[in-house]
Amino acid sequence: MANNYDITEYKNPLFTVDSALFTVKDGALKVLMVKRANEPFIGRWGLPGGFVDVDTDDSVSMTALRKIKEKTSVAPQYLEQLHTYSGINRDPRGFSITLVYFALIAEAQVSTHIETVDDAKWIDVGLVNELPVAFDHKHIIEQAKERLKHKALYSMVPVYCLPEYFTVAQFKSVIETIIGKTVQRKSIIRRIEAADMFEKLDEKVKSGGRLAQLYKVKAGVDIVNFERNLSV
Amino acid sequence: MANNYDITEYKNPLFTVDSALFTVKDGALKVLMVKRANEPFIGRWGLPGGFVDVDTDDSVSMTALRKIKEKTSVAPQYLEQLHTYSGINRDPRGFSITLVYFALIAEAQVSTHIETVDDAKWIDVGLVNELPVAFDHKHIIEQAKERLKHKALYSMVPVYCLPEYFTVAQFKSVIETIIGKTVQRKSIIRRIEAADMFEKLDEKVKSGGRLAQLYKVKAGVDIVNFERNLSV
DNA sequence: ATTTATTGTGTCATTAAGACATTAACTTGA
DNA sequence: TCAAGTTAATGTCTTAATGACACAATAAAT
Repeated sequence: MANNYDITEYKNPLFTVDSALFTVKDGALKVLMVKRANEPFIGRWGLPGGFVDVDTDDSVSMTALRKIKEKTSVAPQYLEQLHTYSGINRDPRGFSITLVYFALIAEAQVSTHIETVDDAKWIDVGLVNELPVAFDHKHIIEQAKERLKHKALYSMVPVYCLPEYFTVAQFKSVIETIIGKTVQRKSIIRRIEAADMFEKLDEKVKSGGRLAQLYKVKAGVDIVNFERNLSV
Repeated sequence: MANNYDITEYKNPLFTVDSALFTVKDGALKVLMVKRANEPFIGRWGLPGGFVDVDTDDSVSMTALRKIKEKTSVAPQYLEQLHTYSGINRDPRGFSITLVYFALIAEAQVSTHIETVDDAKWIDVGLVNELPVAFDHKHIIEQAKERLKHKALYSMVPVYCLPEYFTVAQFKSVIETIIGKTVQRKSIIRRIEAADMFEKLDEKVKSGGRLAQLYKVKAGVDIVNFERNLSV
């Protein structure tokens, strides 16, 4: 910390909190983007976010949650810090700092809400390049996507793109969509059992063949990380 | 980003950049701490850091580097973002945000400089609890240490605690100090070869027995991450 | 009943790490 | 000089988790 602090001595940089909220929908990885209603970059698409409100936000994660809820009406199932981006050139108003969160949600939780507004949309991560995007958010989305890909190889985080009850096939499909490769169904099953963070329901669902076992995340468990990656 | 930005509308939170700079010295993991010369927490020990100077710092990583150089006279060999800590209670001056960097350096690079000043010291991470520490820096150091431990299991980052030329035994020793367990010498050698980020020198050094091969990091290479962790 | 699709299980192969024996090269001291 | 001790480097067998894939179980469709 500073040894000679005088508030008037420093030009305070702009500090904002943004979120890269992902889901898997229609077999594709999507990121939530909002159409900017104000300068700078009015009319362009960017990540949901904004300024910290020190009167209501206990910490910056609450800022992220608050801004996500404004656009989706619900809290995401998973939220972690991604990275802080800063510089003199990324915002025309001057030196700016953005702390970006990385978040996941099940598409079903927000689909109806998103469909009723026209300033927030799920954008296929492969099509972000074809949009007019604000700030350095293209670059940020790219890095967030890479983080998600890596996490899918050694952790169970992709489960947070799934509804409360899910099957092995659904889990496998979400992982494959995220990493862009096929994985062995057997590997998913082994990890589900080894992680000890899921429970089998007494219920099964139709699948076109044999009935599929339903799983859910056990209450109160943390994400399990494995000692090695799935091969790619 | 905010849809209705008005600079006067927001109380700007305090934003600082701190660094947890580690090294391995005398067989123990050490973190650089500085004695605070100003309020708040004057006289207590904290991480090196301070406010962004938007006139000189191109980005917040430059703030971290600048503050580290002020205390050590040199730039660290490794620097990455750790986490951002924030809240209404962590600084008596009000809502504050600290972006913390995680850094590594070879002890030999800074030993003479550190020994000549008395406001900066290498503190054994096991003894941080016995010092009067400012802010939430105890907690931050704990998390930074955990990050380093994890990274040591799947990456070659501990090499940045070593001098330019080093032996397998030195590398092994640094890793063992960081993770607090012994590892197989063979495992280190296998990873050195597989990583393809080191080169053997034509030189060997005395070791008490057979001469030891010297290695150095190849110019311009990035840190290699492995697909699986060393077992603990 | 037969075919087809999907789920779930069994098992062998592959890969990278752990364990540890063996060989190599250097130092020290009788 | 040579044997004993020390550390470095290599060889190789074991272990653990994943990949690959065959096969069995179960439901729907015809």
